[in-house]
Amino acid sequence: MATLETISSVDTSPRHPIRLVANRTGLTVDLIRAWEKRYHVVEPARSDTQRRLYSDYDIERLRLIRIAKQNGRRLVDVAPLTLEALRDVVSEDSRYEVSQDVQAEIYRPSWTSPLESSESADDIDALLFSVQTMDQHRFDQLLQEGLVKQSLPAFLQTVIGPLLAEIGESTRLGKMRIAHEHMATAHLRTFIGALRFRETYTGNEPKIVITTPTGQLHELGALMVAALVSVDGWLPVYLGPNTPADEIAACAMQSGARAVSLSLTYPADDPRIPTELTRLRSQLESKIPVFVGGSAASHHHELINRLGLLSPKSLDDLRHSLNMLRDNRFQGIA
Amino acid sequence: MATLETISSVDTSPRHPIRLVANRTGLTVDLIRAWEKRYHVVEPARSDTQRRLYSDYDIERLRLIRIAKQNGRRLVDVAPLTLEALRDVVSEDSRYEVSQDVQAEIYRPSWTSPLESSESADDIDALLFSVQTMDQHRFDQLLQEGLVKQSLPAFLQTVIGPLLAEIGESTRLGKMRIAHEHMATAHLRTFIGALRFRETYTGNEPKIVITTPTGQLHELGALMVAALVSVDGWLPVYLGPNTPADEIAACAMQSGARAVSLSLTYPADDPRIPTELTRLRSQLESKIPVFVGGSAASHHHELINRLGLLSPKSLDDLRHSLNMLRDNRFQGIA
DNA sequence: TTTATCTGGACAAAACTAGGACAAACTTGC
DNA sequence: GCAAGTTTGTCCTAGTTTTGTCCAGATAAA
Repeated sequence: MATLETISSVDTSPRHPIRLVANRTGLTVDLIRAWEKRYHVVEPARSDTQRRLYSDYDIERLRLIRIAKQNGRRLVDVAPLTLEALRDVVSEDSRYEVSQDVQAEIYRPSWTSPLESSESADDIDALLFSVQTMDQHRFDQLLQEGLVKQSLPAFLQTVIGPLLAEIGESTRLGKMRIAHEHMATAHLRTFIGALRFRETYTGNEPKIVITTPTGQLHELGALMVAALVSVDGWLPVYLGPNTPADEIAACAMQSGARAVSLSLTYPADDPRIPTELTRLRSQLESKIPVFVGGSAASHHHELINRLGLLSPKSLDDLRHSLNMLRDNRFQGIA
Repeated sequence: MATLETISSVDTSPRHPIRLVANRTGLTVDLIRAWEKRYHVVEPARSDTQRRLYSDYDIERLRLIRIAKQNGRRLVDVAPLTLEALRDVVSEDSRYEVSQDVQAEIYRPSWTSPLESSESADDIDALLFSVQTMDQHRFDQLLQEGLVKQSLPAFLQTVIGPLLAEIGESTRLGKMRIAHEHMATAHLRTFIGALRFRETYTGNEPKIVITTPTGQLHELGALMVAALVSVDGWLPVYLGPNTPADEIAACAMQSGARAVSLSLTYPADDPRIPTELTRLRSQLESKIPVFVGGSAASHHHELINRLGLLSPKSLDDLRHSLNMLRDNRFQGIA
């Protein structure tokens, strides 16, 4: 059975009082009630004394509806939409949006990411097949569909990550041509790049510089990190691949970033990596943590420890550390 | 003839309120109504309370009419045209848009109010400023706004091209940091990549393989070509940068492409270029033309001639040749 | 007690509609 | 080259719909 939970991946258990919902969405308490009264925008559960109790799902819907309204949508039109439909609408609008003054807000996206499904394997197979037949249109279509089925973090971890690994492996073994790998990589670059949830931009987000060091030409890992952290209320300062240490440090200073994240994939044993990492650490204020991830990070385990860099074990681990840092509860231990 | 297929590729079901249409097209609400009142430019459906409800089809028409107006067309003339006719008109005009700044007095009487060259220059300055202040949000916003003002081909040639050149130059002279260049490049990669989603797909388009050869790591030129040709009804098979000649050839065969386009920028004198171009030409059926463009193409003028490759002088030149090829009127001379 | 939330309704601001006025820019005729 | 006519963007008024805010009295929570 396709329950709401499995589809939406946003918690539907009711817990939050209306005040908290107002704070997180930037709406007023009155307005939330008015919307409910007039259009049944959300129908929260009630406590045994009639207090409204909202779920994360409700909050996410309200957040999106607020954005849709800013984009010129009418409440009548968006009120009955499901969370997924709303995401589509908002994402479509933001692609065309010219400019709209976004005022300062004080909410945080609060979705959590469960993950499940053995059907991810099917999805990956289908994607691989479309790559091998060079069916770009199908490839893009499958990516879009996959994203609707789960939350972005879950999608990146259960589909995109494994897909990249599989394509890399297939190419290495000669089962797939380099041309196929190139096509898939180029499309994924476009797809993940377009994921940035710009609509949540308030100007108050803590910033994080994301890139790969000199010699590392593969940017998809870094780009995934950028898409991921923007979900948690960070503003990625994304520099693409192959950035010298001096430049990373300078950029972090100028932008006032609170953290730096590097992605290492290939070549794993590039001799420039130790030099670059050392330079970066020495030029950066010590209170700014440097996260080093990617498949090649483990090759530099000792160096990373010696320099006091952080090496999260998974994307979830990274998100967790960043959430702590954002809320000033960061201990510096990974 | 405007067949059902071509029309139906844009959704005609009415759902967008006028405010959203104004946001997307860059027109004012008043103006949209005035156009309707005077020339029935669009006749949107109405809600049961008389609110206008526009379809995607309507929006696309308004967007095109706005561009046509900017190119000097009169509203009276373009108002009754179908979507297809409008596309033709705009596509036709965009060929002259670029040069008309210089020759405005000669070719066009004073009744044109095209984009002044100074306006494009202002746009570029604003973009450069946002890069130097590392204001990513502003950068994206300016790109979006710029695209609404003119057609895609004109935008690529009057804004994106010069912007890239300016950024490259500034970085070389030390006026701008490498980090700034990286940020701008990464965002442009995302922006241009996302442009292709706007196009419609029928499955009948002729294909063209687009990439850069081994050693050429800069993909923006190639990506611009991909965005550009999709406007003219080609389906780009985009492989990203740095693709070996063997792979390009294999890809062209498997996908059944009718043409190949390469972009050369930096390094201009890479010794691998002659080898790669020669290999590519020899492995490819001779009826498949290979276009070589980009700022470094001129360094290999002699080689290109010797191998029988084509070197269009501008993006317009390339478009023209491809249109000929698509319509089977191609002579093989450039 | 004090503060927060509930319901139902009132009220006002904002957005939209129709019709028309007007000035600036452009075109045409002389 | 000037005057008369057209085209076109913007603005105004007045009436309607949609939307945001506020209030009063009651109940619950801290």
